[in-house]
Amino acid sequence: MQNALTIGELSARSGVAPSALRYYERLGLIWSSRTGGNQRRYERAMLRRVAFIRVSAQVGIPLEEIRAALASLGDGRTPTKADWTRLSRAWRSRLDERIALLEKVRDQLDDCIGCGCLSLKSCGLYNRDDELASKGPGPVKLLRRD
Amino acid sequence: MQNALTIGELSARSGVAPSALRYYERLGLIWSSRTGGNQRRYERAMLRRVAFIRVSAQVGIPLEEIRAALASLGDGRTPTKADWTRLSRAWRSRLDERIALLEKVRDQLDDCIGCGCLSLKSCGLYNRDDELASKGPGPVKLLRRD
DNA sequence: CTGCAAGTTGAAGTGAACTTCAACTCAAGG
DNA sequence: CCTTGAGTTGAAGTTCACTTCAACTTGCAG
Repeated sequence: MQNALTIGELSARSGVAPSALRYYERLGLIWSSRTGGNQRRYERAMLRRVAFIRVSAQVGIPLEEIRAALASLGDGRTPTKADWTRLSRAWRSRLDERIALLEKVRDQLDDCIGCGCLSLKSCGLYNRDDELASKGPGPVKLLRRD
Repeated sequence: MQNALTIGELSARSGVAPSALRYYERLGLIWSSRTGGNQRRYERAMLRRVAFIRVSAQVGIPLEEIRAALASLGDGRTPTKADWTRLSRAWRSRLDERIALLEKVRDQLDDCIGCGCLSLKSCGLYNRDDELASKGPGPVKLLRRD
């Protein structure tokens, strides 16, 4: 068991395509050292970092924001436990928000099932529109953080 | 209070840009009748449909899938209460899955905060990779339905 | 009737997140 | 050594979900 992973190994273990890993590297989300023959070698810790990136991206956070968050962990070095804890907590509140949003949508949908949604005023999903309209133009802001 | 909305009115009340509404119409997600002068007029019921589309899209469901789901509601006509109930239930389980996923990620992140995540074996987020790797190659499947 | 905001079209542009391609070079087993 | 699968690059292509543009036409308030 060595501790340097090739891009293929990192890809296999993270489930992220090699092309995507190179892309992440170009964007500065991950990094590698190089062999004499110019091939990438990743520290095993990069696996954790890639997992974090994927999970965050799937939650809808843009790569640039993820990059910024990770960059706040001391530049280039493997994060310390304290760094990781801090970042995890921040991300957790992000997840909590997202979960709360989905639960709200779900509950509104439940109301809709009840009300039939064709008649009316009392439907949350229906009335939500006017609420949103009153908050100004542009795409619906459900996902936005200010 | 008439019951036909111009594209501008539908836009204002749904919070979706007119260009996006035309785009949805091209994709067959919504439809309109036309005035003598070829301007779109939307039934008020379209407001509910647009709300449904937006909420679904924000939950990460691609427009084409939303279109397909809506198409299952009897073609072109305003859905009956039964149609709507059926669709809502299906969508609800979709939301439930998504919520469950996020909760799982959150809990794993909590474990990570605890374990420091640098030491290793015991971290859910970390070990998840190998789990994924064992399920074959390709991008992480967290969001996929088979 | 006129003025002008609001609407129309098809085509092209945008940005995010990747993937694909061509044309190589590297590394490791037999 | 040699073959072959894995890796390298920059540039271009792809998909999704829209937006922008240019060149018009409509509809309604005054």
